[in-house]
Amino acid sequence: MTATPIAVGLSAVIVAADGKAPYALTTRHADGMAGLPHGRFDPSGHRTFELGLRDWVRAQTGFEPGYVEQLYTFGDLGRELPQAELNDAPTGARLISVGYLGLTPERTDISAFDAVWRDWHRHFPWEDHRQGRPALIAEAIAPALLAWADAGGKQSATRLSRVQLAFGLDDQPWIEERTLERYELIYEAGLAPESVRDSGRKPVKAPSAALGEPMISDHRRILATAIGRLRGKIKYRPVVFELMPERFTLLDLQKVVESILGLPLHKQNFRRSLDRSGLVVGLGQFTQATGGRPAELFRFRREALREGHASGVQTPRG
Amino acid sequence: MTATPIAVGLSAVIVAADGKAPYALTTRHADGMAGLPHGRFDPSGHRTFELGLRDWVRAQTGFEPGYVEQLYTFGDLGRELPQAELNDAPTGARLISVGYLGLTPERTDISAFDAVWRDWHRHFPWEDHRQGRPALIAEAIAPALLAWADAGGKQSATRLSRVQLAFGLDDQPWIEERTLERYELIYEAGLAPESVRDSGRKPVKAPSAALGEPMISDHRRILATAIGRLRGKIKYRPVVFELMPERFTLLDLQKVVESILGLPLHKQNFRRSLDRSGLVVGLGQFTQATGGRPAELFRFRREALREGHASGVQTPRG
DNA sequence: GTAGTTATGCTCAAGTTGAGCTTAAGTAGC
DNA sequence: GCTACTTAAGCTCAACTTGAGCATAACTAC
Repeated sequence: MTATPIAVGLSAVIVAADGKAPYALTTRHADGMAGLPHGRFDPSGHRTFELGLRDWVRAQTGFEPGYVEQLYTFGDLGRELPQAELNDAPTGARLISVGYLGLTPERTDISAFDAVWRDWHRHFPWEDHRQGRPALIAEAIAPALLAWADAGGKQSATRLSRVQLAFGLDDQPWIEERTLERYELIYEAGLAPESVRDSGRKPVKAPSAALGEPMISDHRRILATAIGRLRGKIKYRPVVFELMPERFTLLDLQKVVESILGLPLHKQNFRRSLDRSGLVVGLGQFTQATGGRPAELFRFRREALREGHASGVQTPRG
Repeated sequence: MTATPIAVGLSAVIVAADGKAPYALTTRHADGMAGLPHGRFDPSGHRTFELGLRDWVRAQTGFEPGYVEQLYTFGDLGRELPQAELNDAPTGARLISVGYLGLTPERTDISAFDAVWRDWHRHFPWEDHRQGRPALIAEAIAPALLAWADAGGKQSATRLSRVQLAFGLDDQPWIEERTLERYELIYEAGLAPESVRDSGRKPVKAPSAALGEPMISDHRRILATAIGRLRGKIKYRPVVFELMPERFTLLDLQKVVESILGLPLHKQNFRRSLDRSGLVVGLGQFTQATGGRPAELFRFRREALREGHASGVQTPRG
C-alpha cells in the first residue's frame, strides 16, 4: 500500500505594536486575501522547524525574525491549506500546520515585498475593547451564536455555555485570552467565510464582512492562537519589552500593552506596579513629544531577569 | 528528486498522583528502558492527532484517556526515535514528535499490559524538593554543569547563567516550572545517557545513574515538558481536580499538589486560599482515615468555572 | 495668560499574604 | 480511663498589595 504522505507547513505570526494598534506581518494573495508568511518544512534541508520558518519569513517579507516561539500544531483533517497554496506539496498529501509567534520592536520596511503590517483587529473586530465593548458583539455576534446554540439539539446547552463564557455574555466577565475559543465558535457556527470554504457547503447566511476579514488556509486560526497566547504571556513573562524600542515612556509602554490586550488599563496602578517590579529604569532623560508635560524615558532592565523577576507586567483594568 | 518522507510520532504523558508521588503511565521496552505510550500518526486513518493518540494509548496500555492537551511538537534533527522503535516508519524518514499531556484521577489497573505507573522522580530525581533541596544537586549536578559551563569558551558566561537560573544556584530561587530547561542542560552537557546515544560520541564521563533513568527516544524530554507545563497550569487553571477522586479531604488535595510541584506547601494558607477561591465545597461528611481528627470530605465545584473562577489553586510555599 | 494635555506624586480604605498559635476530635498504647 | 500522638480547623496580627481617586507639576497651543 502507498501510505498517504505528510507535508508540514510552517506559519509565522510576527507581531509589532505601537500606541495605536497591534500589527501582524501579512502577505497579500491573489484573491485579495491576507495570509501569514509561511512555507513548507523541508525535511532534507531544514535542521529544525525554527530555522525553516526563519528562511520562509525572510524570503517572503524580507523580515528577519528575532524572538520566536512555537504556538501549536494543527493536524485536523479538513482545515488545511488548499493544495495550490503550498508550493510543491505532493498531491494528496496530508497537511499539518505548525504555528510560530515572533515579536519585534519595529515595523521594519517591507515595501519591497508583497507584505503588509496589518492591524489584527481587521480580522478580529470583536477583540478590541479599548473603547468599551464593541457594539458588534451585541448586535451581530451574540444573536447569531445564540441562534446557532439554540439549533443545536442535544448540544444546545453546551453550545450556549461556550458562547456565554467566550464572549462574556450574561454577566460573565470578558476574558481577553479566550481569542481562539471565540474564533472557533464563529467558525463552527458557519459565520466565517473560512468555514463555508472548508466545508464546501453553501453558507446558511452570508457570512458578514463585519465578522472580520478572512485569511487563507487556517491562518486566521493561527493568528487567534497567537493573540491568545501573547495576551496570557505578557502577564507572566516580560515579553512586552520585545515589542518596545530601546527607550520609551511609561505611557508608550501602557499603550502597547493595551493594544495587545484590547483593554484599557488604569494608569496610576499600572505605573505603580511597574515601579515595584523593577523591570524598568528611568534614564533621567525626558521627551517633549507628549503634548503635555515631558515624560521621562525608561529602558527595560534585562538584569531583572536574573533577579528572578521573571514575571510580566500587571494589567490593572481601568 | 525523491523528497525525504516525514513521519509523525504521537506520544502521551498520562499523569496520576496520590499523596506519595506523581506518576506517569509508561511502557517497558526490550532493553529495560521505559517509554511513553506512543505510536505513529496515520495520515489516512486518523482524522485528528488526538484521536490517533487515544488509539495508541488504548492499544498499548488499556488505558482510556480523558482530559488531554497538546504540549509541543519536536522536530530537531538528531533527537528522534531510532528507526526500529517506530513501527512501519519508512526508512530514511524524517521523524517529528508531537507530545500530549493527559490527566486522570486514578491509576487504573493496567496489569494485563506491559505498562507501569511510574513515579516520575525516577527519571528526574532532582525535581523532588518536598523534603528540601535534594543533595544530588549540590553534590553531582552543580559541579558537573559548572565544569561544562567553564569549558564553554566564548559561551561560558551564557552557560553559567543558564545553569544558575535553572537550578537555583547562587541565591537564585528554585523555579519549579523550569523542568525542561534543567533537563536540556543535563542533556546538552552530555550527562544524560540519551545525549551519548543520540550523538554516537563516547561519553566524556560515564553518565551517572544518579542523574535519573533514561527513556527511549526523546521521551524524557517530552516528560520534562509535561511536568513543567502541568506545574505552571495548576496555578492558573483548576486542573488539579482532574487528578482527584470525586470526594477528597483538603490534605489529600494538598498532597497531590505538593507531589506535582515537588514542593511543600503551607497548610493553613493553602486551605484559606482554597476557601476563598470557591473551588471546593464541604460535603458535611467526615473520614476517619486520617490517623487524627476526622477530616471533612470535599468535592470540586464544577460550577465555579462558570463564575469566572477559572483560575487554579494557589501554592503558598511552606 | 489661559486652556488643554500629560506626567508624576500622594493617600486611604479594603483586601491579601505569610506566619504562627490555639483548640478540637479522633487513634493507639498502657 | 488516662496519656501521648496525630491531624483538623479556627483565630490573630503585622506587612504588604490593590483599586480608586485627588493634587500638583510641567509642558504646548492659542
